[in-house]
Amino acid sequence: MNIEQHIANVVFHAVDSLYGGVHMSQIQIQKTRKEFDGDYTLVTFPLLRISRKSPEATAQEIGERIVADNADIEGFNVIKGFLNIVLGSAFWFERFGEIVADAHYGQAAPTGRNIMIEYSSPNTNKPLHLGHVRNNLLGYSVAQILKANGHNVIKANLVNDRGIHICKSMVAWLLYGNGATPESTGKKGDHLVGDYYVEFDKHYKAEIAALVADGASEEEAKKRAPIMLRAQEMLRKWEAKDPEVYALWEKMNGWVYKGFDVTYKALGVDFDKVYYESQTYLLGKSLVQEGLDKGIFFRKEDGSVWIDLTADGLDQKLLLRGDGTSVYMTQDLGTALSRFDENKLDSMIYVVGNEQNYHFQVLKLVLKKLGYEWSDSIYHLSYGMVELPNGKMKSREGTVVDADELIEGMVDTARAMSEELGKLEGCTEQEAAAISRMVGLGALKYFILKVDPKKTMLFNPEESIDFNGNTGPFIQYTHARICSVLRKAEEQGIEFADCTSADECLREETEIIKSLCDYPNVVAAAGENFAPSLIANYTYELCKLFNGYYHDYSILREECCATKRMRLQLARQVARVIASSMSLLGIEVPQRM
RNA sequence: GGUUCCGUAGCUCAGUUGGAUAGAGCAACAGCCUUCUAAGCUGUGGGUCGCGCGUUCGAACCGCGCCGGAAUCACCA
Repeated sequence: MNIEQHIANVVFHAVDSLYGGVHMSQIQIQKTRKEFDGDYTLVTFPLLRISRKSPEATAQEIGERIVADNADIEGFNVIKGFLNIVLGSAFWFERFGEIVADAHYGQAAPTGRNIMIEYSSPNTNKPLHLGHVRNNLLGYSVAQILKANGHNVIKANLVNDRGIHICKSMVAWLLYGNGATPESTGKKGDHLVGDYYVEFDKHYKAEIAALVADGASEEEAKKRAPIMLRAQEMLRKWEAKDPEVYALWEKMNGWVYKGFDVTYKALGVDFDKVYYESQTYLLGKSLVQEGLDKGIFFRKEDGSVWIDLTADGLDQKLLLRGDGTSVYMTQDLGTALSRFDENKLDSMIYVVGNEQNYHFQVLKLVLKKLGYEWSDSIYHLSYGMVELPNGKMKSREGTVVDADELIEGMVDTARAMSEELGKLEGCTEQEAAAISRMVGLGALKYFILKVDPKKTMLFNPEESIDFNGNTGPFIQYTHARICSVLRKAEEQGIEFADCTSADECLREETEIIKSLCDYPNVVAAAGENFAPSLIANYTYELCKLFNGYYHDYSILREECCATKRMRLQLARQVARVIASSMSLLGIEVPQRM
């Protein structure tokens, strides 16, 4: 039912009957560029060897043939080696009728494929920052896109709740916290715990400096600093399940989870499964044995287990320490295996920053060598850092952009801007707050999701994120204006539910319909490439198209009743697609703004 | 040094997998609100697609080599 595919078939048959011996791969159909007349374009160059004619003559011949054989095709024109095919407006309005009748337009049929996507995966020693925001938005959006492609999606969060970094916060809290709690301080739990992580670092640095002043080397001082020794001792106690340490660990993690929940909710992301490393970190040891038995891994004199990947252009990689304890890779191998088994997964996607590219390269390779073919269906959705104008975010230098502050800042800016523009007149406080939140978050999410995940992106906190031009609010605004028109139509009692055609139509209208027809293709492409940016760009184009139309032609003041109804239908369908596509980015669209 | 990735307008980014004269937004300038919301619309200026060679009818896109930048190469996670 793909139109481009349909055209390709039509052309294929024409070319085959004219010249014979064609392969489908030689039929190159693309959308006609807007500076030319037509809907789809055939590139004739690949066909010249078969036609044995000039590009122009070939195009002419094929054009004549397809027009003669197909009622859908109204005409054609030839420019250089390009055959521009013109479909009649009747054709497009027929498609429009189909779209309107489809209540779930953009939702693909179920595929039965199970896909797990892991994202967020925070450490529990500090609050979420801008980098996490990019991760969360990407993960959630890709999950939405995969669902729209008909897959069963399991959103997973693997919380890194154990390790030396958590112990650092715990030690500092014991030493300097005076029993402070989120309740006693009025602080969000994750921020409170994060404060003690910073506190630890401060004292650690001071102790190192003192030891160095006493004549110790830097290296030595780092090892001997008392506060670090305490943290390490605490980690040992934790692993021995010391009741006191465990209770403190559970208490402080509990604070953090409460804080994270608030941030997740504000961002509008959620999870189907939450895994905790404290429960999974021992997985994978049996795999190590399996690898040893198969002779894929080897053991060094000290008992540690390794794999040699030098033949694959990588290094030797540690899989198990000499004392038998596991490392990151060990548990990731084990976790992957148990997830594939338990959930009957067809694919597993990890949304993890590009600093772990190497890790995932190794992970896939090791699983492959162990004979797990599903290793190929693991995809590392790698994304670049978010940088500030003066470089990377560094928590120690206090240059991190905190997620909660960022979100509230965006909402406040949206509120101020809305008020300045007088957009909130007549709104209740509740409505005003809801709109500001939608718009502020829409700006933030769109800003992040419209760029290619691979690229490191720049965020300038000084200049707040734009609300004009290629932005989330621009798209939300287009939606709100359409809603406004539809409300007025309803007030006037205009019925247009069954109306999908008119006697006459404008070029702009078929252009909009063409764009609407493209939506499922864009959803499919976004799913194949795990690329929310495709959705963002598509929606922006659709909005620009509609805004131009809206500006030049009135819907409600149109005199011809049939045309008016068709325009209302068209506007409503644009709004539906906007709402649908924005939901794939996790962006809500307001009825007014 | 090895591996992976990035380099497109002053700035932030697109570029539909090799097609036609490389596009948006921001910033600058000039216009458009007694007419469905001006967070909008229209126009002007702005480019050696990092550089070079190659592949072919055709390259921002593919290959090779440079230049510049990022990440990583832990018995951390």
